[in-house]
Amino acid sequence: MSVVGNAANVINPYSHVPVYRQLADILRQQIQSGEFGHLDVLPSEKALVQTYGVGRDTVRSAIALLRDEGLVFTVPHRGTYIGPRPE
Amino acid sequence: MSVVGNAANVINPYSHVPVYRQLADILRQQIQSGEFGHLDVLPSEKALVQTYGVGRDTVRSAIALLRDEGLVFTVPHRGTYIGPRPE
DNA sequence: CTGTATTTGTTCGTATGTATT
DNA sequence: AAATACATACGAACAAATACA
Repeated sequence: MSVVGNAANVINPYSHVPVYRQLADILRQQIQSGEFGHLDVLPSEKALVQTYGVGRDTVRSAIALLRDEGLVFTVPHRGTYIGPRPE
Repeated sequence: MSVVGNAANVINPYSHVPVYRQLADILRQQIQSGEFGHLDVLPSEKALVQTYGVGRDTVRSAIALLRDEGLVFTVPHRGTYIGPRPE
């Protein structure tokens, strides 16, 4: 398959699906496909802003969604990690 | 004219011009007027925060602007120097 | 060699303002 | 009115490199 035109990893600002949900979908897919290892760090907010060309609010909304789903947990000033929050 | 009340060196938080751009304007003016010598060190981020009463983000954004303009270059853990980046 | 201080780098937390849908 | 989105702004915490006494 061609790499170009693969919409799976690309934000579509014209979609009816909010950008933050599209971003959450992309990250969720990457996490579940094992693209990141368990306890690996998710790219930082800044990195995601740059990679996907969206605002910080949007990145934070997407991460909050994944956090609510139990897919990641965030440690203040450290980063967001893959996996359920340890007890 | 009096030095006091010269708005050229003062941040106006109520301006439509973002604070980081105002700060960049002030520093750019000082650099171009020869207030600092070539290869002198710009005041540290901490010093600029204190001098102008702004946040560190703002200082870093202003410096990044000057860096993009080629007016200064930053050496990690050393400081930001006046002049184009040496090769 | 060993601390201590300084400085930039990086990260998330929070808030406000504005614009668009 | 409410949700979404982006830019700006300040804060806090810690890391890492450097310099120096």
